Amino acid sequence: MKYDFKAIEGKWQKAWEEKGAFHAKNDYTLPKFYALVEFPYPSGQGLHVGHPRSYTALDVVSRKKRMQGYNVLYPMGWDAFGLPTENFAIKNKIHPKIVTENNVARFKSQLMSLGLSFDWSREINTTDEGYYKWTQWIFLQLFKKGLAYKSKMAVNWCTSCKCVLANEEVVNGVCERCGSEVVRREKSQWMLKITAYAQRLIDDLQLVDFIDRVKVQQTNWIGRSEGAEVDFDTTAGDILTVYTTRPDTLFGATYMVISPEHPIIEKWADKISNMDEVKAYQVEASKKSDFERTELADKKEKTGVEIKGVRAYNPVNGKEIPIFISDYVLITYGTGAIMAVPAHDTRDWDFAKKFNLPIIEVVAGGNVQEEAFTDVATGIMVNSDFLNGLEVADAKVKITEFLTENNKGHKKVNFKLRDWVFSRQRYWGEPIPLINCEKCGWVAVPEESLPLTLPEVPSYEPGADGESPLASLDSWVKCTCPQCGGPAERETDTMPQWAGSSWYFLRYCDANNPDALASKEALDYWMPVDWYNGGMEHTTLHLLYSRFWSKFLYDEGILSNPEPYAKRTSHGMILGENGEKMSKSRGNVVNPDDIINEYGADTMRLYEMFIGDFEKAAPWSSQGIKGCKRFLDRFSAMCDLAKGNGVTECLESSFHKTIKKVTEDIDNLKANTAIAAMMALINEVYDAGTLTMDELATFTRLLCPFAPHLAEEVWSEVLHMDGFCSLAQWPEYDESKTVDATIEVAVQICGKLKGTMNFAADADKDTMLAAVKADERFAKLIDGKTIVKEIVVPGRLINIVVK
RNA sequence: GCCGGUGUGGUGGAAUGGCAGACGCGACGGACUCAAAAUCCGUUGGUAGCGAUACCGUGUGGGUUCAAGUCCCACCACCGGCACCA
Repeated sequence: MKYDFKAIEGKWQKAWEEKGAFHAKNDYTLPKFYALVEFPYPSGQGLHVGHPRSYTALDVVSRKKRMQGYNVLYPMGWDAFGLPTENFAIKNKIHPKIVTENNVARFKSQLMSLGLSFDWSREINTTDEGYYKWTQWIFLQLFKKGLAYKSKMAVNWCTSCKCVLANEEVVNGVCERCGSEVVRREKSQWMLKITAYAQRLIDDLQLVDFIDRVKVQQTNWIGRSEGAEVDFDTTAGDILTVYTTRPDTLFGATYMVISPEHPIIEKWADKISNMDEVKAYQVEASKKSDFERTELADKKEKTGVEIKGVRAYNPVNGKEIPIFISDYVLITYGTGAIMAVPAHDTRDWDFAKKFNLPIIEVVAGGNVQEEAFTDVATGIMVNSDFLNGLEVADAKVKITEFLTENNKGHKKVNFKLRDWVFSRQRYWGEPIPLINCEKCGWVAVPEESLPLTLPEVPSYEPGADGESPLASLDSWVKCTCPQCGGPAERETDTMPQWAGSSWYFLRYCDANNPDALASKEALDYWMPVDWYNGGMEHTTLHLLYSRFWSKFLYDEGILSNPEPYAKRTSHGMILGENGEKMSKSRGNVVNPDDIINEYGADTMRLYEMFIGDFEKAAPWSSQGIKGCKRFLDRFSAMCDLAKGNGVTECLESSFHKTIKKVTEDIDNLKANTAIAAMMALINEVYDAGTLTMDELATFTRLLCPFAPHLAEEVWSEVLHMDGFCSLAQWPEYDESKTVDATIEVAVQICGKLKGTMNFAADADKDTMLAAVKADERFAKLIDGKTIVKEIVVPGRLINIVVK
């Protein structure tokens, strides 16, 4: 058969679409399989060759599952709110909606041309009113449960763009867009209380099959630590509470440090004798950019000012100790105050050296005048009164009991995870559906009036003071309070891009439902997602946010499972031909359209699956792809060899082995070795010079998930089968026929390979050993020596150890 | 600094503790061709040898084992994440 991929691919893509071949069925009695890939942000650049790696991998899995009889949901959509679209709109004076429509159209036609088996009847777009209605609805449920709150907090402020930046928009302390300095600025922001779910987000990782590095990264990001809060009395009369993971070292606390932003400073203002100095330090700290702070941290150069006029008492021995302010203590973690134990903490040690503060050893084992001794595993307590002689772990327990009994502290768990800053002063996002009333405070927009649609504005640019473009629109801002009917003002901020993607996998279950985010039946049937593949870059943001929202919806009774994804895998990047990351500036970008045009979608798919270990980065090779094209050429040429029915004797076992290998490898995300097995099989067929139509039909079905267009063409035109190959039954193998009748066994003498011998598969140990000893190649190596040990590994090797 | 990961021919990469280098690319030789491309057949880890064969070989150094790319210990290099989180 001639392989005219251009004719074939268009033909079958059209046929699949017309027949709705890949639409998931709404029959909830069937066994289901929900495969999910991260929906793309439809950028102006079009599809990158990296996108199809993930999409094809789960397309292969989905196609195989479909052939195995599962009701498969493999959906696609558009995560279309976001900055680049808005920036393009500002620059070119086009409505972001139009920009989005154009980009989506381009992306969709590119995805279509890859022959991916998406269910396009469930296509979603986060910028559709019918979609973001439910994004807003979920936000309102969070608000009603007290999980959304407005708070003044320090944000990233770009001095040039005059606007607030998200953390991910700050790269190395400068603005990602313009490269200008970013400073901290207090601003009132909507926050989501993800910290309320911190413990469950860690614990429930046990329930899911995520690759290890994802679990580890999430756990580290959430950053649980166990310790104690300790109350220090002060000469000012107030109690100063600290958090520490090392309560055992309390006797070594020789001073305290509080963050420059700590509110108690204001309270003590009239008692502090060097208030000018303290104030000056506070101002300086607030001016420091992230970049400067990190740089100083690297050099471990500590700064600070002693608070004169107020001192603290160590609760275990009543000793009076000084209090400092320093920016190495963060207001956002713990209590914003620490007890400093220079002998056993490197940061405190650096600070103590610089300010000449006493260093008292309380855990033996190091030389604390030379460096901090931080090893908790081996130390024994000293200079610690009733803790002396205890091991660190025991001392922790004992001191915590002591503090609790004496009402001076208690056990405490802390997390590094912060609440989620949820507002953006931007146009192209979901409006936050809240109204501020002087009398009633923040009031939710009534649910029945959702979606709260984005209004038309004269300009998409943020205001001079970093206000959302919506703030300049009086008709938007001025409204009436839904509660009391009095005059009120609308929230003008919009949601971050992460909002729409935090629940999109739920919408696919019932994508066109106007009455709910999805019906309960659909959610109960399809959820959780059986297999979710995506990038490592989303581990601590999207993946964590969407787990949080799912847990909330579970608590609300909307979902029946606390975890949204049963399994999570991650793909490696496709690099440029030179081994570097693909980018315009490096000039190493490969355009998928060009590849499809030159080699066809099937070759493109096959190559992306064959390129290497799926989880690792791999460089593109314009030579390598030719090998995959050659394989498909050889496959279509092989069709001409097929005649008759039944089984070709010399190929039978190879076919069974290949079916087994391909079936197992697809489930284990090892498409590369599955393809290698098929290449090996085709080589064998060519050696044999013949195969039957039945065997060709088997091979065609094996190839179908990888190169579906060619498989359909052979199925229909060579094999004359009815229906789609893509929906045909997946081939099965007979385990007994995957075993060869005779097996080549390695023969070692003293662990060194000396040759091989063939044996019947069921040959017993003694027969094999006798045969080896009778073979003159090995006999001469054994003769005259004592046999120490004989090892026989059935089907693999024989090792005779002699002396 | 802390937490992960990776390291195998010229190259992308295979290898439940059991014949290292499957499969592909490239290279070399041959067939076909007026010629080239394409295709087909063969060879291809290194060193020595005409050869059978021998020795060496999975980042480095040790160890466990009849047997180590794989397990253990120490180190080196690179990649990713976090980073003054008390």
